[in-house]
Amino acid sequence: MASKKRKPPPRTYPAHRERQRKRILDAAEKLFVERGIDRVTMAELTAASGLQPSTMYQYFSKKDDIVWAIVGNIMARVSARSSEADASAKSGLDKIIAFLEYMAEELSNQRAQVRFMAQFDAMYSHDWPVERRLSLEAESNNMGSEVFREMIREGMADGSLRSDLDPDLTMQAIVNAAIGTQRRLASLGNKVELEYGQSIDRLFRETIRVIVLGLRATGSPQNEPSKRVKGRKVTPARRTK
Amino acid sequence: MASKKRKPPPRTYPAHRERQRKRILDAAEKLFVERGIDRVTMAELTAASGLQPSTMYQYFSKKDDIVWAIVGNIMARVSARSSEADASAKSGLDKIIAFLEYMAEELSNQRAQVRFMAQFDAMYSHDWPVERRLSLEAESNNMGSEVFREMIREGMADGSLRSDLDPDLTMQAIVNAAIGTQRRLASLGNKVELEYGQSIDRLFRETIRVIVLGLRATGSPQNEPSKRVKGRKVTPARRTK
Amino acid sequence: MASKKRKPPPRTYPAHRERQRKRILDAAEKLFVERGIDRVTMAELTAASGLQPSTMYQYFSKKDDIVWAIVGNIMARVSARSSEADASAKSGLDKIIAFLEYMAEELSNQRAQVRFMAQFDAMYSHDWPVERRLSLEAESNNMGSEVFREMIREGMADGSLRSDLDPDLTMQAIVNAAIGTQRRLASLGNKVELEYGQSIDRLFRETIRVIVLGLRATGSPQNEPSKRVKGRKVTPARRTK
Amino acid sequence: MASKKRKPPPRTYPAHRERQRKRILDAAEKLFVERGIDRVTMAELTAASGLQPSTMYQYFSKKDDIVWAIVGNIMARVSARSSEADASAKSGLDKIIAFLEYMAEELSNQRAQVRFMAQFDAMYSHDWPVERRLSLEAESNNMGSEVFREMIREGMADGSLRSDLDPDLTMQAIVNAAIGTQRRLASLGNKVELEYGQSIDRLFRETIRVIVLGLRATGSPQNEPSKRVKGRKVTPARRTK
DNA sequence: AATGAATGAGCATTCATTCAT
DNA sequence: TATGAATGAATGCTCATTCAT
Repeated sequence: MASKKRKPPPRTYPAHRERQRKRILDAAEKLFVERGIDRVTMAELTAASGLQPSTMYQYFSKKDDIVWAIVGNIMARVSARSSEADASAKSGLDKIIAFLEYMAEELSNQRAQVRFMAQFDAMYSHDWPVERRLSLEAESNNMGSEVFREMIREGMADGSLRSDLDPDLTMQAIVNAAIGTQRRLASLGNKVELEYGQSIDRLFRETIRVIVLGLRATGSPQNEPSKRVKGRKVTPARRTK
Repeated sequence: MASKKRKPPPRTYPAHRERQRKRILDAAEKLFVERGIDRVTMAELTAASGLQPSTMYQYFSKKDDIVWAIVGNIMARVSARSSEADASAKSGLDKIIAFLEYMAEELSNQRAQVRFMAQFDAMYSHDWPVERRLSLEAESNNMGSEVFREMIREGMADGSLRSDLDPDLTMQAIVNAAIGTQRRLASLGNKVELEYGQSIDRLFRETIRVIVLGLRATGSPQNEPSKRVKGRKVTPARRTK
Repeated sequence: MASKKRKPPPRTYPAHRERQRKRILDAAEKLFVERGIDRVTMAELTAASGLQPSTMYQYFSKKDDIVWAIVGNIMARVSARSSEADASAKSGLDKIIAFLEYMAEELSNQRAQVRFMAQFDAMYSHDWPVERRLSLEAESNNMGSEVFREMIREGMADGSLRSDLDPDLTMQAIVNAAIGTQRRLASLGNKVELEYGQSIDRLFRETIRVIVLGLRATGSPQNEPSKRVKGRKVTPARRTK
Repeated sequence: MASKKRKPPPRTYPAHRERQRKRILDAAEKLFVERGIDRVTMAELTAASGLQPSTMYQYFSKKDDIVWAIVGNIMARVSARSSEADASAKSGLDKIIAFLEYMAEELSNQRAQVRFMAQFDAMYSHDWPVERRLSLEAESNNMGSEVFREMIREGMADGSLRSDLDPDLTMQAIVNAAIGTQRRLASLGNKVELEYGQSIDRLFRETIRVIVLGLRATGSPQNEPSKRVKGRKVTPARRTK
């Protein structure tokens, strides 16, 4: 779209440009997450990047562009990591469990990032054109619907999932539920523990445990999602008779 | 210092005042939901209420106060309605189902309201003091944790729920998951259907179906959550032969 | 303080009206002096008076009117007190000394009041019509120019003042100098002592001492102004003779 | 984090910036003097400077900062000029006279400036930290206490001043009296002449004449302060027999 | 006489963005 | 490529005052 002709090549320095861009996005992501997307001003963004406002505008012509670029980065990161996740899984159910556990880890280790996405959805999804969102997803999302739907089909085929599921519908319902749960916990942050006395991680893992139980074929073997909290196994909080 | 006048007759016009207050809050809720909390200016708020800015400030001295008042109203409404919900339910599981179905209806009928709460959590929960939030909940929430925990205990006792649950933990996990799912769907709004080709209602009901299946005792009778969409029973979308 | 009236009789009550008026003026004077005339809002004034804003406007229809009323009160008080001052003095010089010492006492005992007048002059004298000021002075000032000019004439006649004075000019110069000095000291307040390490009272008394020396006939007897500080005589801080 | 760029060349446009700053301060000083510091709005300030409000805030981030900058400028100007004043004076008394006459000229020629300082003291000296004031004075005041105290010592040594003075105390008393008198006259402005029928200049010169007479050693020669009004010698208003 | 309610005009300040160099 | 300077359009909020009861 942007024809890159201006003057033949006015000897540009793409490496430096890329470095600056990254610098801006890193600073911005940090600030957005710390204080909320709308609460951060361009002036703060430039200060944090060590640039001048006017220089900033040479890289991003609108604040929104920065936000979208960050969203893109996060999505790319997530999808890159999540596609590694299910490598070792065998059954469809195992794959789903692997995916959900990946989300649990993300919630623990990339809380700020999750929180950012929560804000993004809450604040912008209504205003900004679907296409932009979709094109972002298309760009970065090899794990997306396709892959996940496949997991469900696979699970139904190999008998690890209950047979009365509608692959499309269930896939989307579960993904949405997991994301919604994850983001809500990230949004509330410390408030969760203050309010409920449970750690974020425990709550999320209990949620996926229930979901997995709900998906599993009745006679399916006991491969529950693990109960690791922040990396270490925990003794089961409840007596499985 | 200011004379301790006992307000001989508290000769205010409380009815009128209350009417104005409501006028403001209604207009504000509408705008907040339409355009996002932070995107609405005080000027728009006053214009929409048909008042002057200065008059507005006689009722709410800060924008935040309006936001919190709306949050309070919504919570009160929700808790009032939700406490009617489980009247007829018998088993613990039935009660939980009734509660989750109430949330499904809320998502359908009060989408804007749910979306508002989603924004509120995403944007403000970090910044505002827990106490304020907690006191609001205390004020309006008779359904809160207590009631819900009780449902789980009851369900475990009457055999409708699996016995390996930790009432506290599960209760909070489920409530959070349901709220997170509900709010995410409300936030995405039409985008959901554009993006996934599934209605919001169907997705949410599928989610609670899976959750309930995950909670249910293995031999528990087939009382699934209904598959009504927007009030009418739907023919099961899936009979996987 | 808090009027414990219920409903005495229904007719008009000039006594009550006068009491309310005083209440307002007292509160206002306090606030004006504490924080500066322009820095006090009508809302604060009404709060401090224990009245409603609208009630306030039944007594004073403009903020300015309150200010002028206070100025009037102060002038009346000052002139009442100052006319007692010179009762016992014999020579013209003695009378002048008595007058200046009266100002020293006023500076010590009514500092806030003096400060208020300083503000008034600095801020309002340019904007408000001379006539208003003059009429105020006429109302309350029996000591004014006339009296003071007379003192100088008397002093020249009885040999206590140097003979090369122009009564009109000198009178006004001295009065103005004394007032200017007094008000500046009151304005600076504690700052004076912090900055110069001298008490306000000492500085003012030294000033009038020099002035009186400047007025005195060369051979005039040693009736200097006293060196009392806050009421008690002090041993002369400097080598006389 | 913010790159420690050494500002390769401090490539600002300092000349232009300084010009703008001056433009703002000049306009502000004029307005403050004309209408009173608190009566001038930022909007008026910007309009008078020919700038946009937003541009203004790039130079001064608070109204207070403008006020203090003006105070600083005035003090610097005064101290620069006043240090030239006493160049030719021989005796200590002569130096004092030179200083007081300098103040008389300032009152005539820089009335607005004096009036501004009067307002500043009356309105702000209570609220603003002494340190700020002191640091300003330290910055600009080579004539300050030190110099003046020296004059008095010198005058006592050379016999031009009466011997019964306390250098510290007298110095401060006289300086304060002169400033107080000067500022009061400037504050009242035209009102002085309307009210008293004497020109400001005449009143101030009469004041310093009396003060000088009060300081002078009894046998000291007749070097009174001159009776020039606005630069021209005036015939003595009174016949010194 | 007292006061709850309303308000117009204004206020200091902010901010995303553009422009000239 | 970088940036100092400029700015139009808001923004949240205040205040003296009036009106109807």
